[in-house]
Amino acid sequence: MPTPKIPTDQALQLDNQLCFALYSASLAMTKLYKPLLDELGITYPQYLALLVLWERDGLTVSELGERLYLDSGTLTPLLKRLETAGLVSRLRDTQDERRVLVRLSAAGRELKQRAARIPGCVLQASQCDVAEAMALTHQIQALRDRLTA
Amino acid sequence: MPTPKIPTDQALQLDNQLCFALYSASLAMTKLYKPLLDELGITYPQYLALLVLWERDGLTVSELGERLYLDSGTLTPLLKRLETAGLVSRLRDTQDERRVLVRLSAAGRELKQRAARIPGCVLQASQCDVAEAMALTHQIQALRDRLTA
DNA sequence: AGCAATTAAATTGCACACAATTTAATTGCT
DNA sequence: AGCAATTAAATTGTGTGCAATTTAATTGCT
Repeated sequence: MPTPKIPTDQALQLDNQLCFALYSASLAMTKLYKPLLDELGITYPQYLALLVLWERDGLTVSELGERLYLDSGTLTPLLKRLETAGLVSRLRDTQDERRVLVRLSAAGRELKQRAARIPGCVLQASQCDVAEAMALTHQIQALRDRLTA
Repeated sequence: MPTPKIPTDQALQLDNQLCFALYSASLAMTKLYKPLLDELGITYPQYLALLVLWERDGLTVSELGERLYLDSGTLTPLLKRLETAGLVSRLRDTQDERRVLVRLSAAGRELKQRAARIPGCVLQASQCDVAEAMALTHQIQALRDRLTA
C-alpha cells in the first residue's frame, strides 16, 4: 500500500509534524545564535547574507535572494541595515541600472574573522559531532530541495 | 581528536550550516502550507496553535506557549486574530485572573475535519513515505531538545 | 493583615518574511 | 526607431518572533 491510512487525530498531532520539528528547531537555532551575533552587532538573517557575501562578493540582490531563498521585500531593508552598519555597500550596476550590487566593505570583510568562532560554538551547543551534523544537514537540504521543486 | 580543526572558509560556507538547512527548509514548508491554509482562512502559526488546541482544549496562553516554544508577545496578537476569526475564545480564568484560557469555538472544532487532508498533501509534496518523514522528524526534535536544553 | 516578590498577559518597538503592487530599466519584436 | 513585455528593486501592508517593559493578580513571608 503506497499511502497507508493514518487516523486524523494522529496525523494532526503537533509532535508528528515534520513542519513543526523544522519550525521549532529553526527558532531554537536563532535563539542560540543571538548572543553570538549580538557581539558582532548583526541579526541572524543578516549573518546569513554575510555568509553568502564572504563566499562571493559583489552579488546582486536577486542572486543573494536565490542563495537564501528570500525576495527583495525581505532583502532590501535587511541590506539597508547592513549598509547603515557600515558592513556593505549597495550600488546600482552601471551595466544594468535595474540591478543593485551588494559589496562587502573593509569592515564587512574583517567581520569574517570575528565570526570564525561561531560554527564551533553552535556545534558544541548542538551536542553532535561534525559528521553527524553534516549528515543531518544534507538530509534537511534534500527535503528542502524536494519541497521547493 | 574530539574537535577536529575545520578551516574557517569551509566552516562558514552557507551550505555547511545546519542552521540554514533548518531555516530554509522551514520557510519552504511554510510556503507549501500557504495555499492549503488559505482555504481555511488561517496562517501557518495559527494552524500550529490550532493543532495544540485540537489535542487539548482550554489551555492558558502560557501552556500553549510551552508547547509551541512561543511567548505571549507572539501568541497574544495571534490568538486575538483567531478570536476575531471566530475560531477560539479568550477568557480570563475565574480561578486566577492572571491567566487567559483559550478555548475552541464550534467553528474552531469543526475546522479540524477540513484540516484532515493537509498532512497527506504535505507528505506527498515532501516526496517521502511516512516512516522516512517520522524518522527525520524525530532526529530534528532531538536536535531541538538539545538546543533548548 | 500588609507588602514585597513572583507570575501571567499584554504592550511596545524592531526586524524579519512575503504577497501584491509600483517604479524604473532593459529586451524583444516589428 | 518605437513600444509592449519582461525584469529588478523597492514599496506597502499584514503577520509573525522576540526582547524589554508594563499592568494586574497572586503568593509568600512576617
